[in-house]
Amino acid sequence: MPELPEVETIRSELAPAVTGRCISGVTLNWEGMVAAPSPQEFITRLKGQCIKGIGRRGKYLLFYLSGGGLLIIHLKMSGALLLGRDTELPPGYTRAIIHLDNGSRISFRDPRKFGRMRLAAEGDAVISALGPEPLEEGFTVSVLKERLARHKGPIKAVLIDQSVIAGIGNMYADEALFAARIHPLMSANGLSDAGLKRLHHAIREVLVAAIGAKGASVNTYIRPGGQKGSAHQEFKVAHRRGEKCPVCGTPLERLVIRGRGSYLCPRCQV
DNA sequence: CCCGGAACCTGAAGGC
DNA sequence: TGCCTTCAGGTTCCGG
Repeated sequence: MPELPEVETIRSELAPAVTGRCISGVTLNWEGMVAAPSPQEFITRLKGQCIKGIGRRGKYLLFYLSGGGLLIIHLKMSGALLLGRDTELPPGYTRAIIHLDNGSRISFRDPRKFGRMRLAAEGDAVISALGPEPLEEGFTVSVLKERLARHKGPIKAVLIDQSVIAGIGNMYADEALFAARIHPLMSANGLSDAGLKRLHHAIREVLVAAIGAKGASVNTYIRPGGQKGSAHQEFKVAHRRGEKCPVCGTPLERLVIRGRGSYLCPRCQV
């Protein structure tokens, strides 16, 4: 499940291989991967454009194109972008291929077909609607407090709302709440100042550690070179069904909050 | 306007 | 053993 650390890892590993390269063609094995414009126009407009660089906003990858526009890619749950040569057999479940002028290619592999590509202009509305980047300097404790103050729902649900903070998904929300010793059902606007401070620190700590470990390969996530990340090995609660709390030994609990599995220690998190 | 749930998909895991 | 059901989750859409 690519969240901020996984998408950032993909961005940093893909960028050196494709920056400055030009797109010689696009293959669509499943047209549903293109959200806009029409599949045919998508191919026509991309062909011949060069990649000036790759950015990231939340869980979105932003390819800056020489024509001034953006290629926006979201990997959703099972997507991966793999680097290869045009002479090789593309990996299984490859839904789209971006061919580059040096004979290499980016294969968009996505077993579940949730991922999407889209051409957009700078200042795109979807990207603009995202909340602040949690790892940027401007994301202070008071910004977190102000963002959460508008929501009275469970903190777990609010943390994964991309319009509140960008980039946090199910796994890292569970990890951050555990590190901050906050129960996921606690009302978002009911946190104490001490709790807000712990949560702010925990969000950054958890995300930075996961980027350092090149992301978490709990499912289908793999890096552009095909390697896995190791962040999941450091998870304290996420996806650890039936295990014990690493701090107090209490069996971990799993709740369903807003339809999402949520792991917690019922003793440490109050 | 805000909140919550369904839909989109398919592989994996669980149940009988 | 094997088939059928359920689960997993990011985002968008829709109904209350």
